[in-house]
Amino acid sequence: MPEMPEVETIRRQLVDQLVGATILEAGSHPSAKFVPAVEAIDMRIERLGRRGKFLLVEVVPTPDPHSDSDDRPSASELVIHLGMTGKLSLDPDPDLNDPYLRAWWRLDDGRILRFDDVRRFGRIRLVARGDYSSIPTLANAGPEPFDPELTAEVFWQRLKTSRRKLKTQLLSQRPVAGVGNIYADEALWLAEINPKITRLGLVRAERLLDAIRIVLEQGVNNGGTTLRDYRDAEGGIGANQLQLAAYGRSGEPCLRCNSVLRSAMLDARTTVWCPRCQER
DNA sequence: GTACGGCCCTGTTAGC
DNA sequence: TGCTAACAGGGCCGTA
Repeated sequence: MPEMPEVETIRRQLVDQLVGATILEAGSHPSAKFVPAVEAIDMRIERLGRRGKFLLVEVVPTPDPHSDSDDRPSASELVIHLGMTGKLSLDPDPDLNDPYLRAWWRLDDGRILRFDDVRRFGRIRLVARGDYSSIPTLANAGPEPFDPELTAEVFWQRLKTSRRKLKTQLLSQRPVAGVGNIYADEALWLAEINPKITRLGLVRAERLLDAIRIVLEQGVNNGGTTLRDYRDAEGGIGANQLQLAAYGRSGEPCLRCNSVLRSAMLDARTTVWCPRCQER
């Protein structure tokens, strides 16, 4: 389940290989989630960015040799969300009949950028650069976690706009972008804050923001968290699953106080916390 | 604005 | 051994 550290790992692995390449051909699974992949044919990749869990592939149409117009073509963005089981990789000779291949783009050097996604929770859109109005989560996403303008005060103010449960807010991407179920549980555990509270003061907000940055940075440094499906762009697995203190450890002792970790469904997501050091 | 349920998806695992 | 049900969950939508 790729969250910010996993998507960033993939972005870093692909950026130098993709920027400057032109997409000559593309194909997709018939689902509307993936069909927009083919809209990027005859476009050159200018940038590979990321917002939260979304990969942003900035593309521009290749110049028409028969046109004498000097107008600079407008840029678009191929917005890719990996969902639960999405994988992006470069393959020199893929089997296009692979049952889990959902989209592919043939580049001008012959290689193919492939998007595999067993459970089809991923999605692809082509939008005008910066226009995310058709992607609500992206349009409403909060600042990047390491954006220096995201101060504790800003984070606190963003949390104060809602009275939903704290973890629900984190998963909404609105207070800060890129946090999913795993890193939310880890950050709340590290900050010693109960996931179900509906309001918190500036001091605890600051502690939570610090914890989010620590667990995300650790995730990036470890190349992501591989529980089952996640693979990076080179097919490798992450190492962060060895560092988890809360996620997936329900029933096991808290690494801080030795109490038995609890779990419950919150927003249809499994949530694990320590009933003692994350007391409400 | 919020809570909640349901949908999309399929491999894995537990239980019988 | 083989079958069935439960489970995993990000984003989005409809309803109350």
